[in-house]
Amino acid sequence: MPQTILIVDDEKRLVALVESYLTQEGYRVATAYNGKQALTVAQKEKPDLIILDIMMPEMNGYDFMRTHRAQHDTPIIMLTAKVEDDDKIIGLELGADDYVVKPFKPRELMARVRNVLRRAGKSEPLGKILKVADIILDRNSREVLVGERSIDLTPSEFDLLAALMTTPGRVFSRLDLLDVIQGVRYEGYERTIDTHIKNLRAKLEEDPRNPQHVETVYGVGYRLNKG
Amino acid sequence: MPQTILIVDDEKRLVALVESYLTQEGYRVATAYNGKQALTVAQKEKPDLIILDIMMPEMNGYDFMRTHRAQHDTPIIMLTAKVEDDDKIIGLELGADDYVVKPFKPRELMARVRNVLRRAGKSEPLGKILKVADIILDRNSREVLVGERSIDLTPSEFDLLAALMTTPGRVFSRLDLLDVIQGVRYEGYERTIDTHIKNLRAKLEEDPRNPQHVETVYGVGYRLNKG
DNA sequence: CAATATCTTCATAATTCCATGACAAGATAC
DNA sequence: GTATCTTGTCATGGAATTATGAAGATATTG
Repeated sequence: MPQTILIVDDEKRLVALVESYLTQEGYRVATAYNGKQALTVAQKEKPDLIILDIMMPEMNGYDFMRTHRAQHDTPIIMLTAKVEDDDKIIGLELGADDYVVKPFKPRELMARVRNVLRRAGKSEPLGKILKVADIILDRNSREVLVGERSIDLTPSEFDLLAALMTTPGRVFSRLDLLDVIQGVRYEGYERTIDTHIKNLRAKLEEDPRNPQHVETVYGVGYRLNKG
Repeated sequence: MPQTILIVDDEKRLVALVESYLTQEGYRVATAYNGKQALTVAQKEKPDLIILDIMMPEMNGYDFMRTHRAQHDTPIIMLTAKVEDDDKIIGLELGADDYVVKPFKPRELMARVRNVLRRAGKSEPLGKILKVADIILDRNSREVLVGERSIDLTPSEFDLLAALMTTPGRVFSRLDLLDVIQGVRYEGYERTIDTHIKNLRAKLEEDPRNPQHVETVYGVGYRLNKG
């Protein structure tokens, strides 16, 4: 039975991104957009872990945590804005198990989720091994095989490829992909993706000038060929 | 048949952690969250050893021990909060076989468990011998061979290597590894791992500047090469 | 208690990676 | 074919991460 994780944040775009990541990793996901709603959802879903934003309308993260903790000992990871170290201290004193500073890269949050769940003694779902065409990507060992050949990717390249491989054939816009490697934020230069794609192709493709795996969809973005 | 160890503590997270360690070492584990519950479980499971917290709701550790000892002579290791030496004295007078002060490192508790079981004349489970590439690590004698050469590791280095060897190829984050050598604590400094890795490499690798066994995975952590 | 070994932390050097912008090359629409 | 928009490529400064050495703190041993 998959473990359930509750995400509580008023930024829906962020919730959606995190949800898709957690789902990919094999968790069941519940969502709430403020503390009050979160109490209801937590009651019903009995999550194994809660990812909690501090700043929220209606009822903020601290209030939620106090109330929730009165009756449960669900592990909590706090999302804090990048200000001072104060939040860290307050958060941990209040009983959070870990915290992540916004904006965060999805990969970082995933690492903390695994860590907290493992510490809490919950069995960790083994990250899936993705296979598309002759590409094999192992999220645990972070190894990538193309045919017989093992290739060495940087963190951004790995994350991009992993994202593309979760839904081969689907077109990802540059903004989609930017979220993947930089986290959800409102600046960010779309062209950065082009460069990463170029570097990824250089390592992945037989003939980088004629990419067989990572295709360009003119005017839209990139997609991975199902093969 | 594996030996059974009963853990009694109201901190569920701690119980889970210790359980995972004991399981890993090959013991069977039973758990209880207060003294009253522990009596029932002990009755049914006939544990070979009991790890017992003193401060607990419902029925505390002292009361449990008095009651239990009236009918059994199961060895007991006490968990005491870090206060005075009083607990130690009281605990040992009451018949505990050993005690560990919280917060403790998992490795320390494991050592005491082995010790107490050995003293009690119970045979110790054979720690596995791990082999990866040309590295052989013996958990019983705590010896490590690299090819023909025997190397001398500090406790932390040994534990790190052992952890890496349990799943060669997998990337361990610094937080993962920090748990291994420090147990669960929040103040741990991730960079400490870098230093241990450096020292480990100095002993393990032919050319520490070009590590063949312990690889760095940029932005993520370290992994042991299956090779 | 002293001596020794180990662990943690810190400062700094070395390395790797990333974002950006400029320009070239390619695609599309007309 | 040309104008225009989009994508590919490359170089570079700077950001982020890791390696290393040393010193102080802590633990262990005799």
